[in-house]
Amino acid sequence: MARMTRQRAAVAQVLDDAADFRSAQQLHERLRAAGDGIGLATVYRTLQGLADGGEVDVLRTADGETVYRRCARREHHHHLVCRSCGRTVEIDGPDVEEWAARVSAAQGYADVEHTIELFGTCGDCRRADAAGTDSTAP
Amino acid sequence: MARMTRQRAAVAQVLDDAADFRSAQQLHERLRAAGDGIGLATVYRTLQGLADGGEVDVLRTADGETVYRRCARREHHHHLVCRSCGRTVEIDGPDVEEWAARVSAAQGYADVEHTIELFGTCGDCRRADAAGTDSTAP
DNA sequence: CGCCAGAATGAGAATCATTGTCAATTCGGG
DNA sequence: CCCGAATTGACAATGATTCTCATTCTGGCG
Ligand SMILES: [Zn+2]
Ligand SMILES: [Zn+2]
Ligand SMILES: [Zn+2]
Ligand SMILES: [Zn+2]
Repeated sequence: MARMTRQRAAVAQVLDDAADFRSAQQLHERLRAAGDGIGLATVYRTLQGLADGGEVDVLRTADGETVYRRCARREHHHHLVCRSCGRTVEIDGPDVEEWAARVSAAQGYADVEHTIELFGTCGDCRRADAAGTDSTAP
Repeated sequence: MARMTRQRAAVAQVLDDAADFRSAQQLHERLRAAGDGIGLATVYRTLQGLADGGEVDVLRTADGETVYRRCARREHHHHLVCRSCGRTVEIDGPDVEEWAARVSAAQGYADVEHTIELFGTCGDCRRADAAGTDSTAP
């Protein structure tokens, strides 16, 4: 079980090439564009497998799309994502982990997992915006 | 604009009655069961309106459903939710807020919002589980 | 009170990401 | 090389949410 097929290798490859979170459909498009014949269902299945194995990180965008990313570290961490261009930074917070554990225990909850993601506007996008809407421009 | 209609009052009412996060469809069922004739689309629209106005909190469950809850406090806070029975506790963490702001600034991101939710198993559900699967039972 | 413009409603169609189906294809151990 | 099990993919199906638009209300005004 768990064979290595042309399709799985291709999905792993586009994931490695992409710096930021991408949806299954975006990855599918790229694969088709790159000439790799691959079915959309296969992309979904492969991504789920990778996610289950902790090979990729998953998160849901504001508009309900599920996006995937191959992160540099496999250890537990979180993300700071630009809501405009998608630029993603991996972050951690020992204090936050500790806080989550503490408050969970205090309330008598066990097996607690947490979802912590930050969404903002990165420096580049902010500058671009300022230039575009700057009324002092010629 | 923003009229008070029978339907909106009804939605506000079921929200007040419900202690935990509920989906639009669950709320719709309850309303129909209670005899309030109301369309599903109206429930969705009303909930969105309430969410936009900060009257209710919204979050997305693991299986992709959007759920709503009228929380006790309108100020910013987070939730600790039992993934089995839905029991919800409102929590806050000044340290976490500070951490989010600090790391965002450090990375040059602005207008940063965060999603922080904890999911676990509450004490009652844990006890119930233990009783049910206890091999020492008669 | 009664009227009316515009807001709101609701039944059903439409959207759209994701999942299921199942026959045909492809790995890979022996 | 060979066969069975794993995998693939075109397409249908699902299911939550949104859209449409004709009809029904709400609330302010005369
Ligand atoms: Zn950006
Ligand atoms: Zn964490
Ligand atoms: Zn519980
Ligand atoms: Zn917060």
